[in-house]
Amino acid sequence: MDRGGTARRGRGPTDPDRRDRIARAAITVVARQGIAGLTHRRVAAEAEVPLGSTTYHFATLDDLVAAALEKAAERSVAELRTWADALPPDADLAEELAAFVVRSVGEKRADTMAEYNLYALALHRPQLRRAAVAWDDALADVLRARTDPLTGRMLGVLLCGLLMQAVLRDDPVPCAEIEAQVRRALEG
Amino acid sequence: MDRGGTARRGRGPTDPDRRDRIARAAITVVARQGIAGLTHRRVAAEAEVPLGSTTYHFATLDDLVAAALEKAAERSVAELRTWADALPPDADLAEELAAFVVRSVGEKRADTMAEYNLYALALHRPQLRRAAVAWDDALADVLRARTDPLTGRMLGVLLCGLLMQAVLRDDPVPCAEIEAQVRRALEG
DNA sequence: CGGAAATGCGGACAACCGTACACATAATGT
DNA sequence: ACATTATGTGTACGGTTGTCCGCATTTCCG
Repeated sequence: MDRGGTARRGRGPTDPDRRDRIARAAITVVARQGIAGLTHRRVAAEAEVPLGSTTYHFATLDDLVAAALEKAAERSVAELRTWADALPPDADLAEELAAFVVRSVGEKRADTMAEYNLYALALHRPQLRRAAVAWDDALADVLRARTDPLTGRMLGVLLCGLLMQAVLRDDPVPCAEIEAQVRRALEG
Repeated sequence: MDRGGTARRGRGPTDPDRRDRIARAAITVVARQGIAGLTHRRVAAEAEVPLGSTTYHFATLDDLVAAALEKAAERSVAELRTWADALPPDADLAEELAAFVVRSVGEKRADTMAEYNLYALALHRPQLRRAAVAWDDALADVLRARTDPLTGRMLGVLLCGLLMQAVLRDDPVPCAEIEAQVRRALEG
């Protein structure tokens, strides 16, 4: 009767996080195939659920990308918050933030790419704008907590540009360069 | 026999800028419908050429988006260069650059949105990466001419983030905020 | 002038996609 | 215990798309 390796009861009306799993699968699909590859069928395959299941939880494809965007934003903000919380009070912010960027473009490159793919989708979908703007604001807010409002917003903007430009370069941007830019943004 | 208002001979193997016209039409389509709306058929309609014509000049759709991205980058760089050339030598760079941003998200909003849509496409298409990186470098180069290498690159990054975040907000970002951020990037 | 090459044109086809629907099954409330 | 509801599943359909192909027309060049 059981199906996966784990003891998840799996089928029937009990699979409480199925909706979430589908949304996460959508992010994975975007990370691997890009926006063009985001289809009900591929997400269903990635999440290991039948096609009908994705159309049940997300009536339209727009609903699905909206959920994916929100979840990606949530993840991204959580990551930055974790970084901020783990920061010793006397840390060199420029250095640490540069390290954060390097990590986002290095090990976490796939995630970052997926995030910006979804983010860019909001350009032409009014229903997604709200989530995208909230994303920006949340990042700025985390950064503001360590500095001041203007600096927080500026760091958010700079982070956006840095990640975007760095993630689509094949050869890595030197860490010192990033640190220098961040430092200048910090020296108000 | 003639067709448009101008004296272009129009049909037959003579329509020298048809390829360009199709590429420009592609940008227009993206500006209006977003990436999802970029299809051979819609571009053909926008360019007022038959479907077969787009598939002749751009065998695959990837070729078409590549051409569109390159043309968009070319346009964007040309615009910044024009701005730079028209700048009086004693101008306040922060103020002028802020005005440039405001214009890009104001009157030119549609163009800017199309540009970032195409730019983001490069995230998952290796063939487009080169063009996107060249775009970034060209912008940084124009800005460097007025400052120094590091500042030029930083302004390029900041511009990218500013435009991106501002263009998907419904209510405009205050010009003073933009100017303040640019000014801080300039004060090395 | 005449053939070769380039360009333009319309139609066709196979593949894929979003969505809807009908039915099955487990949970829930009374 | 049973009816109602929420969730899961398979399948089908209409529409759109990318791409290809055959043929027409114009230019080019010797």
